Amino acid sequence: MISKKTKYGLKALTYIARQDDKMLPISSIAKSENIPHKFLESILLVLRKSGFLGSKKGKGGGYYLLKEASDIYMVDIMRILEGPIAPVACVSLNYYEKCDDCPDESTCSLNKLMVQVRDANLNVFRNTTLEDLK
Amino acid sequence: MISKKTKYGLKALTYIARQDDKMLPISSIAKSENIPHKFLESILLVLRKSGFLGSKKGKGGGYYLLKEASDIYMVDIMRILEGPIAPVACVSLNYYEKCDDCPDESTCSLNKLMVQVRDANLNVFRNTTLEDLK
DNA sequence: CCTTTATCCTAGTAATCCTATAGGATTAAT
DNA sequence: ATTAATCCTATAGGATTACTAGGATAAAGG
Repeated sequence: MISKKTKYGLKALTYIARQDDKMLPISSIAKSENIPHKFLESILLVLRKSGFLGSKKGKGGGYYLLKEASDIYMVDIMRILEGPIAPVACVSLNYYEKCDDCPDESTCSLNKLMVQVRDANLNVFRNTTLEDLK
Repeated sequence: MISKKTKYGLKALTYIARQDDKMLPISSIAKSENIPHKFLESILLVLRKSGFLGSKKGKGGGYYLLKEASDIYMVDIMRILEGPIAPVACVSLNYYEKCDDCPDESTCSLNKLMVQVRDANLNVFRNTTLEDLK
């Protein structure tokens, strides 16, 4: 199950993508998408710092997409908002970590299944862009 | 990412499936798979109550599979140990819940993607049995 | 210049979930 | 009896999640 942070982030990005190139303040996104204002603020901050959004301060300011929606891949958004795509860290491509209970990955009974799950999810997220959510 | 409970549960089931029809006490599973004894105990209790395992008390007792490994599907185990397969409750087949922020599922921008993710995972879990992990 | 309307940023907090353990009751074999 | 198991409820403590507070900073417009 994904976190609300991820869900809100995706909804916000989609909302921004739908209003073509208009600058959108947090308040209007929050209102339209039923997201708590301050929580959304913290999420958009993350998305800006990771290069998905640009922003402008002050009156008339807000957030906007830095790239075409069709160039923004779900896999990249998910990794920023949710973290690893993989179901266990020991098969993660971007967030690899060794299991402390498992002496040998190559003989681990779960390894193959976990890789399959990872790849099934990767397949979806790599083949979907923000454009597809519009 | 799956919980340790799920991971330990899967490892334990696989371990049990590998020793053909022998009765296995918690202690030997815990030792072989590096799982904390008491934690494993609580997990096996769940797996017994949900019909995957049988048990026998007292000296010489332990746990054993109630069905052939090839008749135990990942999808069923995952639902018991981890909960919903779906990434959001509003597209869950077995744990459905309405989103409080979303006024209408049929027009929700995330719905299609979430269904795709759910189905990708279901596809893996429905086509894998405990036998495949042996 | 001042007011208004924004984002920026660091902290902090309350609630929930996860991981794991305690400890006694029950059951069965020897 | 003794020993070795599961059974079962409760709960501690830590991590994570879902927010919120509050002020700093910036820009537009009268």
